[in-house]
Amino acid sequence: MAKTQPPAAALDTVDRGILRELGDNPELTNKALATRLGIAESTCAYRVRALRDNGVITGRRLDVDTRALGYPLQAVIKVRLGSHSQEHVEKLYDDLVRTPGVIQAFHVAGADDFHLYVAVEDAEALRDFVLQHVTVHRVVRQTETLLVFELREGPGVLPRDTA
Amino acid sequence: MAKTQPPAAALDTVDRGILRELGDNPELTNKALATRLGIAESTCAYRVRALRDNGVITGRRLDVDTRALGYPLQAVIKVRLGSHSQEHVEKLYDDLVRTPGVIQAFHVAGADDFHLYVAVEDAEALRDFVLQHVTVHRVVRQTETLLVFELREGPGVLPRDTA
DNA sequence: CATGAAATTCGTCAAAG
DNA sequence: CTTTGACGAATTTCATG
Repeated sequence: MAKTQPPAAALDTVDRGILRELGDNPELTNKALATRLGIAESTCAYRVRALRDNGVITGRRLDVDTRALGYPLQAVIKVRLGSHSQEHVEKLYDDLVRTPGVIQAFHVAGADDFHLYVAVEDAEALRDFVLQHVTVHRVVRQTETLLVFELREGPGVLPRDTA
Repeated sequence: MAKTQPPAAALDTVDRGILRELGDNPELTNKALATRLGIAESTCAYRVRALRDNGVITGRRLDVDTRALGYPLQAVIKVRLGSHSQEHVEKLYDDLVRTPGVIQAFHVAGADDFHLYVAVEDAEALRDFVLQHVTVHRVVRQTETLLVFELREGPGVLPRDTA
């Protein structure tokens, strides 16, 4: 459970530069990053580590092409619950987020309680997924499945101010 | 524009091992990865590069805590279009995916056309975001905004077979 | 294709301003 | 907090099996 910074941690120009450059190109080496920012390599490494220790940078993720892996079908499964007891919701969330095929699981406020972003082999596998991993939970009242044509990554958020 | 493999690229045990280990821990060094898989470092680096060249590994991403950056509110904005001409849809998608604050943009099949996953400063900023960046497009007919309580990453997909 | 060793590059640490 | 410089570690290249 990651502790969240109460306010926004105070970030200076260097911190913002690191987040901007590393956001654009997460594979930059520490040396290349330092050069771009005009600071010493040791300083750069120190700052990056600090951002990590402060919980600003939480980690890295590998992007894979699910189609190339044999899972060409992507979908969003909207999950609506019957009971909303905290116990039930937590348990279901834990189970879903461990289910192979689930890429992301959004817990949202609204008529639907969860949005599951999944990748599967084909339409049959999608049907089986919903039946075997979602509606099998008795707390699930209803589901609705949307085909995902495409997912694009946006720029996300940058620290305030900087260009 | 990443070319997608027509079928699933043929992946052997080593490839699957790389994807499994790197999926679990994307920050493994090449050396550590090679050791875990019981192969030479040079071989490991070669294989990883090949997976990348074949479009199986598409890149890496930096995970940041949007709250720590001063954007504590996350939402999914469901966007419904009036016109569905390919030209309009493409143009809107391009614009949205470049808008600061947008983390991901799903193009989906259903009553809604897009799901925008965004992070903003507060409720007011969320309202402004919708007005200034979404409904400002004349092709947008309707929006619906859902608060995101939490997003968890799932295990995603693994190549078939391997444990 | 995979390997090990050489050559290069990179990250880390201590000392100091 | 930042930098320099030196050390140790990791990545890449390449010749060989």
